[in-house]
Amino acid sequence: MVHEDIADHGPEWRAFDKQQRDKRARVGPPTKYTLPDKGLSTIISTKNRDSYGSSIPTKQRAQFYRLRKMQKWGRIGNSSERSLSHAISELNKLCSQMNLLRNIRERASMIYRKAAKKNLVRGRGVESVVAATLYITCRIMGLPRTLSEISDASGLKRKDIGRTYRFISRELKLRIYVPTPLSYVSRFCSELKLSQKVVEKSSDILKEVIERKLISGRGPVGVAAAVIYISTVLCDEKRTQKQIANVSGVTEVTIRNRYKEITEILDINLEI
DNA sequence: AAGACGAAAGTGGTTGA
DNA sequence: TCAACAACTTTCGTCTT
Repeated sequence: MVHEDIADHGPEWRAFDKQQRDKRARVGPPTKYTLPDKGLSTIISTKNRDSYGSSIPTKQRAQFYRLRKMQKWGRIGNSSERSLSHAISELNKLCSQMNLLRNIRERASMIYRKAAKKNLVRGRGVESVVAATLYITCRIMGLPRTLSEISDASGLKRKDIGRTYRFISRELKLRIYVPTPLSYVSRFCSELKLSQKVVEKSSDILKEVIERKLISGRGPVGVAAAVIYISTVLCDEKRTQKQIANVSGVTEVTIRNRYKEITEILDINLEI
């Protein structure tokens, strides 16, 4: 979609609603894609000036306010298109904040459109659905982020994102595989500034753990965190349970429980 | 003082009658 | 529809380094 706003040389987000102006003014470059604006050229300024720059009498201001309001509606057609442009900008913000690749962002926006077309956004909030589609996309693409990570980046509650994600994936009948703990290991390790040795150690232990079952029913994130904890001790690059809890988004208690089980079954001794 | 430990109670989703 | 259930979290007192 081409943005051809000839008459207006101001910042391109100017004429949208106040919420967007606040958000866009604070962070990130102006959005370049998908403004569902058909190129309407005459803009009613938000300044109370006429075309000569002189002030407009108070009496007429109310009238102009109404005009602006009407134009806002007319400019972008209908409410679903307006909320789509909002959604796309939220998505871009989230993705750049989380350093996600372009192809993930594009897949996510496709899924969002599908959801919007099926009226799944209504009553759930654009931000929440954006976060959920991003969560879904990352998993589909085999680069899962945790709900905690998306929660941190978006400022939404993990619970809500999870709820929305379940709803969306059910309604769109998306096949989403359960991530293996391995898909978290290298990312967590690099966030903890651990060496490649620890990554490899973690992979080895994970292989054992998976072979001998008994991670069934356990959350993959907790297992990954526990295995990393074990590996840091074995490789003499120890991190505290708290540090690992912070990057993985599970609690220290969960790490303890998992790593106790694993060390017992695999007969690993962490003492010296 | 910080890390690790584990008990106990709470939360929210899943499952099966 | 609802109660039982499993996984995980929160909280907190205690032990270890």
